[in-house]
Amino acid sequence: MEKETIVDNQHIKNAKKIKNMFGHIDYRNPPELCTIRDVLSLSSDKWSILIILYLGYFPILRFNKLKKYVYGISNKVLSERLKALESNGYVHREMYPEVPIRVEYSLTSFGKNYVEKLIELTEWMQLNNPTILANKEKFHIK
Amino acid sequence: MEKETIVDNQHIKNAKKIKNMFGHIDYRNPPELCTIRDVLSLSSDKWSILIILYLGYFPILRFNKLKKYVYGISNKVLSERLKALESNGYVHREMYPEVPIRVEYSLTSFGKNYVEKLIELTEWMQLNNPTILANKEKFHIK
DNA sequence: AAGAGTAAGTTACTAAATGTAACCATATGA
DNA sequence: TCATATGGTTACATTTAGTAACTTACTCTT
Repeated sequence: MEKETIVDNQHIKNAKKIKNMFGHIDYRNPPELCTIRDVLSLSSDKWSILIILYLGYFPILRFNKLKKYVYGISNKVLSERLKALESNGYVHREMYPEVPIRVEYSLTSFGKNYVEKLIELTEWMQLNNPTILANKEKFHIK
Repeated sequence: MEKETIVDNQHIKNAKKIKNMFGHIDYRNPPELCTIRDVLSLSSDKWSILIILYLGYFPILRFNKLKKYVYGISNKVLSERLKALESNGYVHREMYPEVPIRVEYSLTSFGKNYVEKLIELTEWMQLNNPTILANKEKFHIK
């Protein structure tokens, strides 16, 4: 039964962390008090994480080049996402009033910090991609 | 200049990891080849991560109880998200044909594995929440 | 036996997010 | 004069997500 004890201990440790993150595990409390929901909302769109990762790779990118890398995004949405990322402190926007105008986007130190964490998560995803694909197969064939 | 070298080295390390994740940093290649986009699509919605975290806290939850914890989600969306999470191998669904029917949701071992990584990221978010809030303030006041 | 309750969803409808494509200012080079 | 370039914006169409009422199949109460 040693193994189960280890598994249980792991779960208890995780549960503690999760509880701490939510502030409470109690659905009678209002979710406005839950910071995690607020923070997660940044990454809960189709493009923001891709933008941050590309800026993590290229320290400075201009609008149109970023658009090419984040393949498939439209001007409108890229513009919106960059504004949101800027106003949340992940991205820095530097404008040079040349002709044609030049605008450079880069990560703030906070954004770089975030990239570190993001890389850990996405590396795990990549490592487990075969498992994920296998899981999908199972369900589509059955 | 020692510090800058350290920063540079850090960036080179990260850039290497990001390149590896994308498979390539080249916008002329089709994004279908990019596994990260595919995998990210799971977490790029408003609810999936919350569902996984609550299942990380409570090892087994039934539909309506999960709905109460993931405060604000509708039946339809919870149902959809659970199907998606199940078909991607994160969540296990066990149905007991009693009356009324009982359905229990829990994380698979793969899902538990994912929770570990998720906790690291969300802990970082919580730790940095003051910074995030300060960033937002700056922009809304200016 | 009629009516209320229960769990786990569906369904039809509405609202919000996203995508498309044309447009703008300002200037340069052919 | 016309095409090109940058960094967007705007009006409109489409897709995705959210809401609230409904369903099934059975039990328990009156």
